[in-house]
Amino acid sequence: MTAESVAHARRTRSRKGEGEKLREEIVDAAERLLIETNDEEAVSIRAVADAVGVTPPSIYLHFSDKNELLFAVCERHFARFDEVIEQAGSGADDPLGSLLLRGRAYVAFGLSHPEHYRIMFMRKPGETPDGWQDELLRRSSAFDHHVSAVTRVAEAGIIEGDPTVAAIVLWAGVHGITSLLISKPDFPWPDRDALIDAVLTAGLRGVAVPPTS
Amino acid sequence: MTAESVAHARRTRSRKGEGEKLREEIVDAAERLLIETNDEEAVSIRAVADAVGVTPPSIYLHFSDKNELLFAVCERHFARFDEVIEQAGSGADDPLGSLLLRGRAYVAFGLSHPEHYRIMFMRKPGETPDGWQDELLRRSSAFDHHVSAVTRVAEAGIIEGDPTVAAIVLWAGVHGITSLLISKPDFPWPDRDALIDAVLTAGLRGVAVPPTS
DNA sequence: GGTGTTACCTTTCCACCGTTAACTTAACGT
DNA sequence: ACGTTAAGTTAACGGTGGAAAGGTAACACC
Repeated sequence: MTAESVAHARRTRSRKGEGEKLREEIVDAAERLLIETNDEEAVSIRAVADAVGVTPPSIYLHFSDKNELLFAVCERHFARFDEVIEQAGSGADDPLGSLLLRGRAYVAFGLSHPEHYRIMFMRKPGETPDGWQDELLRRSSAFDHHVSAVTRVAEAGIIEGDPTVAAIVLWAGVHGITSLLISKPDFPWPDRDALIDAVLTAGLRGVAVPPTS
Repeated sequence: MTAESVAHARRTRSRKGEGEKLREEIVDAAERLLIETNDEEAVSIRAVADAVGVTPPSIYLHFSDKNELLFAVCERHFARFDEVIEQAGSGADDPLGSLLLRGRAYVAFGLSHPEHYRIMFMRKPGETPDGWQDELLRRSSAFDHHVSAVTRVAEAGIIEGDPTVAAIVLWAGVHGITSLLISKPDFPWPDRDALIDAVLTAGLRGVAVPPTS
């Protein structure tokens, strides 16, 4: 009799076979909430339920717990993450330049969706639902795409050693700077873009073939 | 009348001037809990209070909120972090070798105290108490020590560009691999030690002076 | 067109959390 | 002995994720 009536219209019940509709609406609402608030904590079961116009327990008809919901949101995001990077990488003809562009896109995308990035890459393993642990990285083929991009550089004879290891080394660098900038925004960083580029070029030079000496 | 009686003896009240005693006991208990459970969530105000033998609100006589308590715990840890790295760095005569040892020590320390590392470096900025944001990095002089170590290498003519930027680039690498290994322990990583070394050597080579070309 | 079945959703509840306000109790100076 | 004050407690608020059990609307069928 108070605010509830004013708030969100109570959703009309789905038809018999269309139970999955609610699932999508839930993910949509959760994604919206996550983007708007940029705060994982604000995406509570109750808040999502309210945004959808449904009661909290209904969410558990489609997700076994809160983490599954959050990762369902991030699954979409991860697919876009992959797309964005792939597309950025196509902006250069040479494999090395492509890899550089990919790195820049990675950091930029992470920084522009920090809360998503945090959930995807900075979470406790225990809070990751079963099967999502590395599945998130494999299901979307983002990691494979990255290894491929590095392998293309290796095939040009520019990289020494195992391309997979080189790929992870580069990943560590971009993830490192991305997560640090997200977690410590008030740290007295030098110029952001220059710093990111320094990380990228250092990474590439680090895995490249050593000088003839 | 159930488990409470069995549990922890109710602490004897402190003398008049010794209110600070409780503060230490609280930090001790919180630290113990954090280490034993390796789960930040398990370090609840109530759990800490119970471990100390005191009621939850008493904690607020010494810490304005939960985060301040957690960061008080990590302040100690951070000091040890710095010590361990400094000591590791003294194990080599040449600046470059010293830096490598420092990096190895960083990753090893982070991996052996993952929950501390998470709180110190992987948290939301909003969850960091006022004045701790970069204060944690500055109060302990860990960051300065790192920059100094890099500067020593730079003075040997091995590093090009701003030593501070180079230091951050190296930090990004070690932090990247540390946090990834913490967050995604089930990912099919290649051999851990080899990977860590690959990151370290790549980082060093990345910030080193380029070949004469 | 009533009737049973089943998918969809709600009501109600629990145990826990961080935090605050108001109160008690023990130690001290006088 | 007494007032003051530091050091705690009791009780409560509003929030959380989650489980158990019940209601209700949509459909298939006779």
